Amino acid sequence: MGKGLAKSNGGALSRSALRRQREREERYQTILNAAESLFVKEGYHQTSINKIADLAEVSVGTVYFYFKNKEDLLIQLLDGISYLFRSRVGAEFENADSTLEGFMNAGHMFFNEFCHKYPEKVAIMYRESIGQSPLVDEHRRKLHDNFIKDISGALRRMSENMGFSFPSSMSVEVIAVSIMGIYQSIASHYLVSRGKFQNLDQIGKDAVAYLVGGIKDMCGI
Amino acid sequence: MGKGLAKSNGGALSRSALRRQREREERYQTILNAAESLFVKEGYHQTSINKIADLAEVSVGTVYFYFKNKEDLLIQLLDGISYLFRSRVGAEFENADSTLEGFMNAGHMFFNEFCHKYPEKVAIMYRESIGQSPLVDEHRRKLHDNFIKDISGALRRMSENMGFSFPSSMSVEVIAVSIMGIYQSIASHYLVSRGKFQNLDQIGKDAVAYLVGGIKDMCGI
Amino acid sequence: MGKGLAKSNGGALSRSALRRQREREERYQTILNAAESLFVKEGYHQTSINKIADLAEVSVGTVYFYFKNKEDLLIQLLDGISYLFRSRVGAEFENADSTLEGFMNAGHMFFNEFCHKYPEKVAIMYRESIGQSPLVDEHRRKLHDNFIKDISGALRRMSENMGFSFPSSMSVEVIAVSIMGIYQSIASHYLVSRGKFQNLDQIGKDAVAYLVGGIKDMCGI
Amino acid sequence: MGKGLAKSNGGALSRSALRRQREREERYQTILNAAESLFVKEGYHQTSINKIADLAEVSVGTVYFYFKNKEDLLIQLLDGISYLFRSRVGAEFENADSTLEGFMNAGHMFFNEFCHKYPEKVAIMYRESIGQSPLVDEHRRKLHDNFIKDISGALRRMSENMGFSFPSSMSVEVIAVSIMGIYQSIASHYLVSRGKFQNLDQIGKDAVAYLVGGIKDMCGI
DNA sequence: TATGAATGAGAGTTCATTCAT
DNA sequence: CATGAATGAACTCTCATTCAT
Repeated sequence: MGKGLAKSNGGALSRSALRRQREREERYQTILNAAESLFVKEGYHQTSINKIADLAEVSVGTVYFYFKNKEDLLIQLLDGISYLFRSRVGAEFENADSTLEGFMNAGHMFFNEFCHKYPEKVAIMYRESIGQSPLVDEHRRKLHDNFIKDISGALRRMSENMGFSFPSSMSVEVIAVSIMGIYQSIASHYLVSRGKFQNLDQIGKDAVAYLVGGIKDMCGI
Repeated sequence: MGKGLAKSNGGALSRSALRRQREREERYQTILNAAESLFVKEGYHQTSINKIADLAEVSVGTVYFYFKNKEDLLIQLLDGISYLFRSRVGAEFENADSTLEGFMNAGHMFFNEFCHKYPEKVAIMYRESIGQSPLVDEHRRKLHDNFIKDISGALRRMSENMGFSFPSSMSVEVIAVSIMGIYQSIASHYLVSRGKFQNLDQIGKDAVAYLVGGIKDMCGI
Repeated sequence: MGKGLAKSNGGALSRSALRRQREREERYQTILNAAESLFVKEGYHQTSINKIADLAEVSVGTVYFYFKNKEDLLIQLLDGISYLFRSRVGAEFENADSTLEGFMNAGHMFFNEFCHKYPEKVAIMYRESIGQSPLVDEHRRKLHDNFIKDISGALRRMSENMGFSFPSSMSVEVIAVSIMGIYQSIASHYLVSRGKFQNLDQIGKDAVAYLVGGIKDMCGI
Repeated sequence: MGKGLAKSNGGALSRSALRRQREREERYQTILNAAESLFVKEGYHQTSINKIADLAEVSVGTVYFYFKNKEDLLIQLLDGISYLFRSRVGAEFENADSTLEGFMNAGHMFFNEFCHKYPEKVAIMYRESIGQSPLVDEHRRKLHDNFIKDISGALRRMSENMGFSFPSSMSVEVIAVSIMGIYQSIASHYLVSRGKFQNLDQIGKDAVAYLVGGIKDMCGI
């Protein structure tokens, strides 16, 4: 997205200006990628700006040209992940309306696609971005809350269409938070801290079965 | 516990020796308590040994007499929490054998007792101890794995006594990990990052209903 | 003045060349003005070239095209102020020859005109240019020394015309330095550090009365 | 004074505790002296904490153990100078009451004693502490204002005892500010920027004659 | 045992300056 | 001429850890 470099660009750009802009966005991504892999490999606090600059093959000053500070690096990373996560996983809840299928598709999407494709982003989401600073917390919470809204929406639509109601006014949110917790716990337990990729398909299936089971039981299907 | 100061103490102790030992253990706890509240309030990395010493009203040197280093403080804290958590919450799974009641009691114990009584320990468990260092991770995993064993045991005993079997060989563990995730997510969402104590009872009830529902559905009750 | 861009320009210039030269001088002044206001508002060291370029709406490179370096900006500023100060205030000593009137006119000129019109230049002269670098010091000294010569000249002419002599060979210079000090102290105290414009007229009058009084007493008028 | 290290010390101290305290105060002074001479020789901004630590033969950390930050170093210096200046020079105004003698003694004290003995402190007062930061400015202003009060007091007492009044309500303060300016200008011109010690006695005499002359003229003596 | 002054490596960050386009 | 991305040295400041007393 190149958030930090957004330039209102109403008119056309010359060829060289276009090239420079493309290079700028590449640099931005290169640095962000370097930060991502180092944060995951060594931990946020153990990663110095110097190391990031080295890996990205730029100078320290260049890192600070593209990012406000170290915290900003983590936040941009998190925001990018947030966008990706919701457009891949969260979107599944909307596609398959008013049935349990959405929950199964989303789970499949997360465990069998997202975790395989972006294990580092999962690690950022569920480990490196926790408890680092108030501002990071805020952005993390935003990601969290949005995803919870995705799930809650699906649950509400289901209950309306299928004509059943949840035990308490908070049930919907609580279930959504619980499902998010299942995602996190499974991913952290098997992927992040053990790097166990092999059975993730079966594990994902079991987890989805369990989390869907809870819904089924609650709505009396 | 005075773990770090374990002294083989076969014989009897004189009165003054007893007093000194008592004082040592008090000091140990005072320091640990200071560390706990600062870690929670300011974050592990933002808390310096000097601040801990100040709050505990001892010198920096004294902190290093009782604890190997800063990491050790977090580990001792985590181990203490681990012990407390398992003897309060994990134990519930064993008390009410072979029925779903254990899961409900444990949930109640966690949300309505533990979270209320030890919100700081919950914050250490679910926020401050994440992604700080390999050694801390190891101890955290131990706590995690033990609790998962507690849940898994209960699940297995249930399946044996009630004569049903889980879909896959991993199901039991996956469900256990999922339940742990629900605990963490609910506690983090409502308690740690929002400090919302008021509805925690209802929230806990809903969460337990959901997690138990998943089990019921799976074993066909 | 375009000092830094002095071009031997014996012949006539084409119309477009004239326009370009005019634009160059405008740019030069725009940058200098931006530097002046930022130096005064934020302090010399706290002002970066980037900020100056931003305010002047040019690029960093352009600043370096017109000025050798950051120090040069301050020096050009100081030299401009020096010229202005001497042609407005210093000149008054020459206009009203051989009487005390020159001292009064000059004081009036400084406190009631110069300080009101150019408070930022006063701040540069009496605050920002102090103790920044040897080269800046040198230019500052030049301004100082020239103004002292203006005053000394007036004093000497007075003593000759009115037939009295000063106690010691250094008296003239000492008085000149003292008068300069009075200007600086009054301007700094009321204008630079307090922004008190309101009573500056009365204050100026009192200050002039005092500094003229000293001369009167010394030459026995 | 050891301001930064003030410890309430009601009871008696053991011999070793006394020695440690003495050592602490010595260290504090050593660092402050190193800072003073470097600030004067190289300028505040050109002096790095590393250089100060080197000259004081301590580590960087030790500098930060005794002083909050670099700014604090300058402020402590300034406050010490303030105390010294007022107790040596400012006090003279009180000793010789209600005559012009106080002004002469104070001038003599400043030019012939203070400047000779503490040329570095003069440089800090009149050069290095100008325009460095709002906080430093504030402390500088305090020194300034207090000294102006010393002079104003003497002027007021004189006018009361000798039965004359000043032209305007601001005259007293304006004269005081002017005298401060004469001190500063003379000291800066001859001492700080030229290091000219030789004729300082005569220069001081002339300056005092001039500043006293202004008072005499104003009060009609 | 307890103290707290001392250490110094290492962190994040800034910014004057350059130079290819 | 103008641009602005890139540089990297240098800076201030922190803090876990040690050790003489």
